[in-house]
Amino acid sequence: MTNERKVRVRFAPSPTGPLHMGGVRTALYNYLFAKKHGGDFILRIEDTDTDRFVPGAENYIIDALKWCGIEPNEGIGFGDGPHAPYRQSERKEAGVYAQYAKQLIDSGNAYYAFDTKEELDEQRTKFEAMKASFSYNAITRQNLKNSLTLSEDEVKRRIDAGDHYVVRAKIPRNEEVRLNDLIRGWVVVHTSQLDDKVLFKSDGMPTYHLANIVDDYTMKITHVIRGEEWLPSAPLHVLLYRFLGWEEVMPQFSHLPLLLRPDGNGKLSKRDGDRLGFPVFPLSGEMPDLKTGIPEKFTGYRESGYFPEAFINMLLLLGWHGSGNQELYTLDEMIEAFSIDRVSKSGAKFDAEKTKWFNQQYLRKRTDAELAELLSANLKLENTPFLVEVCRLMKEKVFFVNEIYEHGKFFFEEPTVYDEGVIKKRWNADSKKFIEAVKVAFEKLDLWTAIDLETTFKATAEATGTNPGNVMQLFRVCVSGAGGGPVLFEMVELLGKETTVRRLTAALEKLPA
RNA sequence: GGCCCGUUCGUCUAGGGGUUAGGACAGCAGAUUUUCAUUCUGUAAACACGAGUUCGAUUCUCGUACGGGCUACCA
Repeated sequence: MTNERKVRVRFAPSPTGPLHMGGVRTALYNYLFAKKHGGDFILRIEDTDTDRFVPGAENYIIDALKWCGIEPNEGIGFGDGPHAPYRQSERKEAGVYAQYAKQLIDSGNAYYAFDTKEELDEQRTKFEAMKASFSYNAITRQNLKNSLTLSEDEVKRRIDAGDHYVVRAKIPRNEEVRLNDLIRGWVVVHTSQLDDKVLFKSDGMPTYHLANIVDDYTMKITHVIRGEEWLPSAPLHVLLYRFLGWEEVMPQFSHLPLLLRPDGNGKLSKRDGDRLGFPVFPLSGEMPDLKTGIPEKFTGYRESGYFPEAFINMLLLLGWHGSGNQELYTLDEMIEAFSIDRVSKSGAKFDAEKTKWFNQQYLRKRTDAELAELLSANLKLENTPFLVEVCRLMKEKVFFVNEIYEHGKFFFEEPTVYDEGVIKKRWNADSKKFIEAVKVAFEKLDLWTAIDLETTFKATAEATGTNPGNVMQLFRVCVSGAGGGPVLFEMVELLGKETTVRRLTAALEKLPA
């Protein structure tokens, strides 16, 4: 029985461009499913379309999975396993597919077709004129050039003469194909809705449909977890398993809902990221565009400052949810909690805001020292105890590691501009006098701790008859230039006496009375 | 157009024949930090519509609407 076999799943992307976050989610679900059931997760590269091959795409896929911590047990880039090669172009070279195409033809489930692209286009326009759409199927194939209509001799002659031909599946005329999708339940399609899909192209390459079935069979795949865009062709795949006599070991199908764009309609695409200002890809990079061949840059989550844990946690919850209210999962917790039947059926609109929130959650889990180390590596800053302290004060205020520096620049540089809104609202002869008084009081201070600073600050306020609430933010601006920031007196303590006094002097000089 | 899949707060979703329909993000309002970008509390916000089954339907069935996918010698 199939359920006694060791669970084996695969992620099988095509190297046609950078791996999109939806693809990463598919890989993640496959990975989680495999680990949950003590099975294997395989990476297979489906590069049967030589025209759409994009150099660098394969490495990108590998790097992206590594960054996410989604590591296959077998496959390209992760040490080949017992079923090598894992690249379909190489499997074709090894003759993996031809024998099965032959088997299908011999058993009467496939046939040679000699129609040229032009002839088929002609058919399409002809049908269109009659407000119908052309489909190469049980009806139309009787009037087209194939081994079903041509004589045996003619077929042989054409093949021997080197005529271009394809192999097409011979879809039965009047049957119901059913498949039990683990996410959607029974899906029933009538064969009259299917067409005689090309299994082998005239360039000698198998198409996705054949390669996919053959590889899943030979690689002993037990569960196919892939995007919803494959659901319409799943019945064809079921038929192929049957034709090949592999029904017993046919994998169980699960078709994942798509990732949708945050606004408007349609599935999430590269353009949406550019337009709406969030990454659609895990890693930044540059790759030639599929159509134009012109190199195009794209940004990734990694370079945008996201932790891989936050990225995959966000992806996990875009289409899957546990039975409780838990939202933050470690990888181990994901594996433990994951189950395919809790994947939702409907497409999920991507939410960039929530993604930021996830990153914030993971940032807060890091220690001050860890953050300092990341920050110093990212921005080539010297990792000092001072930097660790800055991280301690800033971590509650930011979403991204680099923001610790960006929003806390005043820890490292003298302010050059002062928050205009605050100055406009608070700066006047009285408040200026107060800042002067604070400066004098602070200069006299021996103990420079947050508590002493606060006490002194308040005492000064009282002495000058000032409401502390009215001048605190002003004081902050004088010291840092910014209207917001970490807890005020801890910030001043960290800045130190010399710096603080110097900055107060500078502010007093620069700001108009 | 045809076929397939789907539809719970703005978004991601929990739930499920009888519930005050729960959580999170984003809103909004208060508190607190005598400042603020943290935190806390509160609040508003949803079962697409119409039939049917039923004592009762958001939950089951059917239809409609809407959304999505597919409809290549692409995957």
